[in-house]
Amino acid sequence: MNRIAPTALYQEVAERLRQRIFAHELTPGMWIDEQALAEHYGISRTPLREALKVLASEGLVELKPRRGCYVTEISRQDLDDIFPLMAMLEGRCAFEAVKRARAADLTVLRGIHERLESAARDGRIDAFFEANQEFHKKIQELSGNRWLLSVIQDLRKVLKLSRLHSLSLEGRLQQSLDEHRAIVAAMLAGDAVKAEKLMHDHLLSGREALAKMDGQGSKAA
Amino acid sequence: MNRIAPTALYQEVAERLRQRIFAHELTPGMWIDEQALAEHYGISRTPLREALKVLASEGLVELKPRRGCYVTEISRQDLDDIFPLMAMLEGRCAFEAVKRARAADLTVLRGIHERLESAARDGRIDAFFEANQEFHKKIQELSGNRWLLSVIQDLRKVLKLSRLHSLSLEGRLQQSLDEHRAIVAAMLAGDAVKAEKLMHDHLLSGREALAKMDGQGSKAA
DNA sequence: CTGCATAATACTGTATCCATAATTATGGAC
DNA sequence: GTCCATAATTATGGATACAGTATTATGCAG
Repeated sequence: MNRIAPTALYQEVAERLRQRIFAHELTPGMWIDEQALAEHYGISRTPLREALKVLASEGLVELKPRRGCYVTEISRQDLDDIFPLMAMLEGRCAFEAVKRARAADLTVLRGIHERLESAARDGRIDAFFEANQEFHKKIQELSGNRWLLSVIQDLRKVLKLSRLHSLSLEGRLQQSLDEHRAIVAAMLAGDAVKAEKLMHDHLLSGREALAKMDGQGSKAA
Repeated sequence: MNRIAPTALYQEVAERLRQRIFAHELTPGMWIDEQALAEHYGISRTPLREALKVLASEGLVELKPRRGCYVTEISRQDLDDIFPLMAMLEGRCAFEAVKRARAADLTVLRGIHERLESAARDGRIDAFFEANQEFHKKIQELSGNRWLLSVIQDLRKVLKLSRLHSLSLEGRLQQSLDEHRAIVAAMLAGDAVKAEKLMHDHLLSGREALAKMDGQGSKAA
């Protein structure tokens, strides 16, 4: 385990657990066996427990006193609450991004969008996913508001708890692409208000797609 | 130390540290001496360290690997970033609150506002502070969006790091009261859009008062 | 056979201990 | 007298040990 960065062990563990939670390897509601995990990673329970405290703060797990740690279950109500919130926040990002973006920034953004286009053309889902993430992230960064970014990313982590969330994009790849095109166009045109609204609706559109899948989905989450 | 709730030690410690940070007993930039604190509370370093992990996730302290724990310093830029964000979020709360509030809710809200009025009349700053907090909290709860509430409260914790923040209200007690009156009026009238805007501006107004004080303030925070 | 009481087990929460890295103190050279 | 190198000290990060509480298992009564 070659340590490049002097990052603490509990942080590495937290990151690994996050990935396992996002990958639904640790499913919502599942109990987390501290000593089994510690043994598995070859570490003691101390840094593992510290990592769990962090994940609990992020809302990914729930710590029940004297009862252990459980992966958070997210309800349909939670999704209904979070998506409009995200729509508002990411909309604001788009608005601010337009206001602050310089030519070079827009070029970079267009480049990311191009990768999205090509991934869609070739039907490369994974690449599409990644470019999509990067696109949104870039706009958040362009907003220049560190706290806005932080809030959004915290909420996104919670959304990732939902299995449906990751599946929803597949079903509406083309629609998502169209929406992205419109957003890019508005941003290039320097129309902040329009970019905000388009981004806002883009998020809500994702929420709707998810609601449709919910019919045949197993549970609320 | 009579334990009513079966809350873990690290949580109690975290709460105590929070209060000490908000009271500026632990000032921004200050190094936190783990073993001195542990000794002071009569506990071991283990739960204390877990508490610090939680506070770090909340942004109240910064954990520098191998260098210890420091109380977060908040910059003027941070305030500039957070206030508009809070304005947007609390504005949305007010909007949703109007949409969802029932008669009984509005009565409670009016009761809280009355306490604000009387506290202002008698010049009881502390009571004013408390009623003010409660007023905002109540509206957030009325929004019915658990995540919106959570995000706002997280950000408010960070704002509390700033000494100016708590002082700013004193200087504009009357103005703040007027703004509250207008908000209550809009809510009672069922005008969600107006309530949203008034709440939004109320927050920004707080930010401006703070900016004015910044001139004679010691540092950015 | 079912339901409850009690005992055994297992896990959480806290304390203690140790290793390693960072900081400070000390001494020598220029 | 100042600056750098090295040693001593101190603090952090992690592992291990222990106490107390839930949970499960077992046995007995009905």
